[in-house]
Amino acid sequence: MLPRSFYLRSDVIRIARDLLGKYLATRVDGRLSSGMICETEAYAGITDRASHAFGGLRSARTEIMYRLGGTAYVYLCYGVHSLFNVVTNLEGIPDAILIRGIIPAEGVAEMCKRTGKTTLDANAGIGPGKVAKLLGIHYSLSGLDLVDSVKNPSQAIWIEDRGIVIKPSAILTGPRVGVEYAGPDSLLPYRFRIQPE
DNA sequence: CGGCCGATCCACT
DNA sequence: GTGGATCGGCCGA
Repeated sequence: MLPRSFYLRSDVIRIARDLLGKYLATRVDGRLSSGMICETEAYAGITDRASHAFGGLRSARTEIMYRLGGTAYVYLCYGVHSLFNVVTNLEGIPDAILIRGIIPAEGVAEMCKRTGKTTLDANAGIGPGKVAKLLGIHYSLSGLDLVDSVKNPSQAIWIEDRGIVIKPSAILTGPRVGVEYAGPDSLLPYRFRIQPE
């Protein structure tokens, strides 16, 4: 399991790149499922117009973003999709990373059940709404701690390092998706993904 | 308290 | 390529 120190670092861009190749895992309803993270987006605290915490906004929802690095921030998008984010940096600094894509690993049968499909195609885990759907992550899980099981009953969500190293040359970088409203910040190269084969 | 809209996905054409 | 689903968060009155 990734240690607290991984998440407490101050460079959210660096952490977003480092998360590529790590394994996001859940145990929901007693069922283990996991996938290798292949796409992420960084959201840089109160100065990033694309961030929910832009301008230092605090609300019942965004309060989670101000917690200690290693906290799960999950919110509802378009009234339909739960999107899973990892909070990073020190307590009080609302940096976060959206997990946009996984390659399914363990629990494929369970993932099929959750999505109502018989098989998973190559794009089954690409898209942030699909990540949460496959892994059984619901926005009610927002605030769980990815490191300290005392704050994460039955350790429902965590991230593992299985020793996979992604070469920098295999990482594609570009602007974030769906943040046109963020003006100049919509152009920031804060999206990272492993080059597909 | 009302209204607008979003870090999306899928079915359908 | 397009539009509908679907609802909580946030803002302005």
